[in-house]
Amino acid sequence: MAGEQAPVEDLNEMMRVRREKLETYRSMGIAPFGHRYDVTYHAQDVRDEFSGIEDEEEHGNVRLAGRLMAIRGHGKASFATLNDRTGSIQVYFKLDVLGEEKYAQFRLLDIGDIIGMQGVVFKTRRGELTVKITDFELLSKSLRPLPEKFHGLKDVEIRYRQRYLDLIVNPEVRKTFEARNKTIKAIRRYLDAHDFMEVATPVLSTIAGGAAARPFVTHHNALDVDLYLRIATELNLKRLVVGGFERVYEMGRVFRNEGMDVRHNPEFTSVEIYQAYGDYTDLMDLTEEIVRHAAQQVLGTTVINYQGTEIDLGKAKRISMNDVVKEATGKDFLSCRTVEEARAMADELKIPYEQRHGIGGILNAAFEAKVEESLIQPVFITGHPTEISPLAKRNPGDPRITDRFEFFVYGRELANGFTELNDPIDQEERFTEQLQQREAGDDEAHVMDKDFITALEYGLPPTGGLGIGVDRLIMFLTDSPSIRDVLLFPTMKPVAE
RNA sequence: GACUCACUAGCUCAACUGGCAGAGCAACUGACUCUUAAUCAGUAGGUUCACGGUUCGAUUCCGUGGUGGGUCACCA
Repeated sequence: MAGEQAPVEDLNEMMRVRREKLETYRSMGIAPFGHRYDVTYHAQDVRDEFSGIEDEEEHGNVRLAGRLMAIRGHGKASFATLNDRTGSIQVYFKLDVLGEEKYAQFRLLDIGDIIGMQGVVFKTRRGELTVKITDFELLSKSLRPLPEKFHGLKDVEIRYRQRYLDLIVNPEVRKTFEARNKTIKAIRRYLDAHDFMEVATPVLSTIAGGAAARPFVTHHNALDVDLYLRIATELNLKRLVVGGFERVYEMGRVFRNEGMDVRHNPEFTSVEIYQAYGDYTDLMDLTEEIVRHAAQQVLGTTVINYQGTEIDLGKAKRISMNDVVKEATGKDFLSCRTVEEARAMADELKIPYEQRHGIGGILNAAFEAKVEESLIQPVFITGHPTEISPLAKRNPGDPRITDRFEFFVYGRELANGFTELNDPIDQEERFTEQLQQREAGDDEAHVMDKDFITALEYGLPPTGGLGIGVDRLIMFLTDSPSIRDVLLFPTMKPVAE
């Protein structure tokens, strides 16, 4: 489709015309692909500085550069719209001002061309702040027609595959990615201000641990070994806490070889944070503060409207998984003494479970089936079963559950954290259990990481850890229905040749 | 992976139970020195996603494939 090199004779009418104009410029001695241009003002600068001017008096002398988005011709005078990174501004080309030769050059311009121009600022009779152009320069000829100005570009396939077009013609898309940038900056600034050190750990490794997920596999030729793309940053970050970096975080891409839908992309951005001498309650506080801070920085409020539902990110309830399941179903799974009892409860509620599930696994299945999607307002679910939490420390009062939380908003997991398991003997047993799960057919069970055990044997201080799904947070802050709307280049199947 | 919906001009969309594929914007020609979805007159632009089938005739019906959206499954 668009994007491939087409021989000139195959081009459609509009592209042929543009190439002809390009040759016309060349024959006039004008390079259709120019060089640097000294920009002194952006569209927004003009608005900021001159919006107070009255009448049609001319003010200032400004040099702007950007893309021509519309041309409204009137014979010997024409208005046009120029877009730059700050927005758009109306510009005015006038034969009297530019002279015959320059005005003729203007008439060869197309929508989409990139122009440098200088002029004076005035207000039209209708009150529109406008730059009267005294001179201009073609900086880049655009050889393809842009999508329509009024309806924009709607075809989601083209929007994702050719994001540059989406960004040119759909201003709200630019806003979304500006909000993404603000969110990421807000998270960084908050953590930096609280003495967390940002680190970078390997994306490529021989063991993909720290989460339950299938990894992508690749091969290193020189070493002749298979390497995995990381599925989490967890284990390396905890190694760094062992090493004495008491507060570390990493914001970066992780990769999971799984299905795709509105909430999942094969590569996504997480931020994982570890705080020595803290526990999961500290990390719940931190989660709230980070989310609140990001919302304030991006939106100026913690109250969002997501897909028509008002949600206050500023306050979250806290309730244990077993209690919330009990509220929803009347069943107290943790009162079960045997798996058989738990299975009977699940059967009664018509909740499906696997044979390999213990009481904890069945409790989790009940939570997912009966509770999860109803958690619209922010809530921390705590006390996850040890069985499904192989890296979390056991609750001192009940070894069947852990000191863990998941943060839910709009029925979706936004963050996950716990008091880190720092007992190497318990950790080794948990990994061994995971291996058994793997042998029992769960190909997403955690893998054994012996060096991680070794690190724990040297001593990991009591530590709280947290992971936030950054893309999902941005979805909430930008009211985006799909994760693809907050990824500049979402994963797409290639177009068949 | 399963189900389902969609794919028509550069873009946004029409085309009844199968009967010559159309509009707006964009483009081109002309008019127009304050328009802003500028306006007015005219012109051109199509492998209707691809391949096969049914039919006198297929954008329309059937099959296979492709890509995309949604739901589910899987999964954080």
